[in-house]
Amino acid sequence: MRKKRIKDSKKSREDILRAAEEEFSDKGLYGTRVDEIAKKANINKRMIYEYFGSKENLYKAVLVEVYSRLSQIEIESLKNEGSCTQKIRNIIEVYFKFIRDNPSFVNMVLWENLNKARYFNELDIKAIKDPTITLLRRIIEEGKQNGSFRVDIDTDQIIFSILTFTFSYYSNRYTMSALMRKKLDDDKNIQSRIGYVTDMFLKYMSV
Amino acid sequence: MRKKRIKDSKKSREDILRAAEEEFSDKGLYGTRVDEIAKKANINKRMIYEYFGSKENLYKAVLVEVYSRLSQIEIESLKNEGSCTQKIRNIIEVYFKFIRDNPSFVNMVLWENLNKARYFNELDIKAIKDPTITLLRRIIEEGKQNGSFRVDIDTDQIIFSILTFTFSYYSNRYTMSALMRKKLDDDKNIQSRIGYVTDMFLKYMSV
DNA sequence: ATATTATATAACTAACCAGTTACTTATATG
DNA sequence: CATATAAGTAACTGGTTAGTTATATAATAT
Repeated sequence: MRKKRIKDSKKSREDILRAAEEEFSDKGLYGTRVDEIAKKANINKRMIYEYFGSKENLYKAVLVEVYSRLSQIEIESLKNEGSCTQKIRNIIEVYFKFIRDNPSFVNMVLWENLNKARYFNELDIKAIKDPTITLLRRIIEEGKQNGSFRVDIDTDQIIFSILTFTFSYYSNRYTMSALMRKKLDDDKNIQSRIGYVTDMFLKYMSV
Repeated sequence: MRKKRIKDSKKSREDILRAAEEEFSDKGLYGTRVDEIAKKANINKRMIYEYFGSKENLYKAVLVEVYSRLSQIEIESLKNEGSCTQKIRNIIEVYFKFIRDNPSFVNMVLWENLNKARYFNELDIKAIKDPTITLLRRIIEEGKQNGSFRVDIDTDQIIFSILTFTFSYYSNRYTMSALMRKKLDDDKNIQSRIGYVTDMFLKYMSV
């Protein structure tokens, strides 16, 4: 027997959003059942439609939620002091760890890619992410000017590579773990991967 | 009005599999409708159950199909002659182009990762992929011995990186195209990416 | 205290969907 | 030619699901 809820629209909204994040990141827009979200949030299904209007809108709300969470951390870490080399080292580590600790972010990005980034574009998520890319670009350009980095490297390619390397370690961990016969989410493996990736980038970029 | 089929079990089976590949790679196991596959294959739904038993089994058949297709190309390309450096250069290009030309492969891998590689492991797909990884490992080890590559690089990390770089360019192309404000499936961008990736790896690996 | 309204619930509906049944038709072989 | 059987079809079933309706109750303002 489910206990009755005390009336608290803010908490209800949060409960729904949290349950929806778990379900959508796990099963996607199609695979998720609205009834299941209601059950998990311990709330009547009707309330989901009260607060979010439709299953699709709820999905979009989850997408915005997970992306905002990343953006905050990114901006935080990019403000750190130190040499350009140190900043690159730092951002790779911060990314890796954020992604390790936020599997629902990874999954939502995968769902979006399978969906041809439909909601991603509808919501203009790139606006949320833009400050990070701009900052990364600035660090690399600064490194080129002060002689830390080679001037002939392609800034965009490097940014793209950093994002790819960190994200994909997790996004493909299930098939890759099987192929490489290694548990990729093992902490020891993560740490050595971070070291290797950082090393490779800096060797490539440095003068 | 749909035209009647001539009796031809082999063709029917192929029609079903081809339609299923399109649907499953696009919409996943849950999102795909068996009726839709039947319609696309221009065949009665009953026949899908005749030949494949269940929706799930049909999905598995598609997974085996797309992986076998890659394996053939991989093994072919790895047999090529040339220096170790040339072989690495060659495999990166072959991978990139296979993946560009086989979007359903990319999608099936994404679906599997979202599904925690469930069918991938059930079917023991790693057995299909193993020869490739073994061959790649052999090339890198050979390069270390004959003095082309540094002996202190980690072979597994390099293999992992090569697979990641090629695959992820496509798997994340929709969100990344938005973020980088660039059409990643544009041929010019693909070509310059291949050049950059190859360059970076070889610079890192070479003595 | 009472009226108002935001928040909550149970039960319903119309559409959908995987898998099945009961049946028909085309083709190959003796 | 006859007939066995492989290949095909239409229509159904039982269960599920997104979204709705009608109604109840707790909090708040007056």
